[in-house]
Amino acid sequence: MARGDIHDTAARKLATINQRYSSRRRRLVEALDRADHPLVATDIVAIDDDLPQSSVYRNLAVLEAAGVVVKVLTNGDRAAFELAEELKGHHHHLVCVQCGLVLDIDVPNEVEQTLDSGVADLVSQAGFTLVGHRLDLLGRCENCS
Amino acid sequence: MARGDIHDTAARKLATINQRYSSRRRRLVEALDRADHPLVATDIVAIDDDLPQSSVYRNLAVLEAAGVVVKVLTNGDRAAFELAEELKGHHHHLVCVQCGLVLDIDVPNEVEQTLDSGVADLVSQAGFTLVGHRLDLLGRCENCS
DNA sequence: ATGAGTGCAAAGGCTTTGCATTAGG
DNA sequence: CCTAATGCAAAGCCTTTGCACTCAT
Repeated sequence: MARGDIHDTAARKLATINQRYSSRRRRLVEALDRADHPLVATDIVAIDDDLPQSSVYRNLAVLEAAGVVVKVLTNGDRAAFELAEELKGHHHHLVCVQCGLVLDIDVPNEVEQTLDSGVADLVSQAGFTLVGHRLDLLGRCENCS
Repeated sequence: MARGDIHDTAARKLATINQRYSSRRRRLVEALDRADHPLVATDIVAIDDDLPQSSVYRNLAVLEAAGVVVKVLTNGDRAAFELAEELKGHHHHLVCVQCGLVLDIDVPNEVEQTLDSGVADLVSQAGFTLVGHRLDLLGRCENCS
């Protein structure tokens, strides 16, 4: 997705729940867009000194409710966030099970398709409507091998 | 895996890091084994009145370090745990994106295999040694549809 | 003007820890 | 006996909130 469209999409998604795309929210989206891995609240405070903690936490919650960002699982105890698929594109994570390092990674379309079509029946049998999937590849990074 | 083996495996994994399989730890493993979905610390305290909070948190951490249990991502803010693959078997989660309901689910072997073989090259190119994967199917449950 | 958004500081709540006690080998 | 494990209560730390102020419409 083109850089400019990210902000248009964020603004549109926020508007859906009657929220504005304020300067603080734009700064959060920009920080997340620049990173190539999920960030925790304190990361963002460290990156952008002009964003108070309360603003980061409060707006991250708003952005999550609007579907602009999503929470991801990390090894640590703090919640990490990244831009939602619609803004960042579909991708997965390569996680080091030892040190917790997380990298964004794309997998072949063939794998994505096999995955979605291979589980469709199971999901509907369970009474669920499939929305998407979340795949983390677990391994040991170069430093931890 | 047979029920009895779960405890043998847990004891062995704990021994690896010089920890005993105490009565409290066994009770935690039993509580997680009975559940068909991940549990948060307070769930366990509620289930087993004789386990003090500090014991639950402290031993969950020990069991995680020993690889007996793993932390999973939930919609909420509290950490949820389940038995590790070696004890519970390989499986995935079907997660309701709206209410946070999590169900354990098995996917066809064909899907598992396509997945692992399809990403092997990518992972090694990134300098990682593949250990496994974590797949969550996202959807909307019957009640939330 | 009027409600949304923001900052600061204080409160909240899940989780972790210090310390004395108990239990397992 | 001796160290690991446990309980209780207090402390920690990430996150959330109350309240007054500012900004956008």
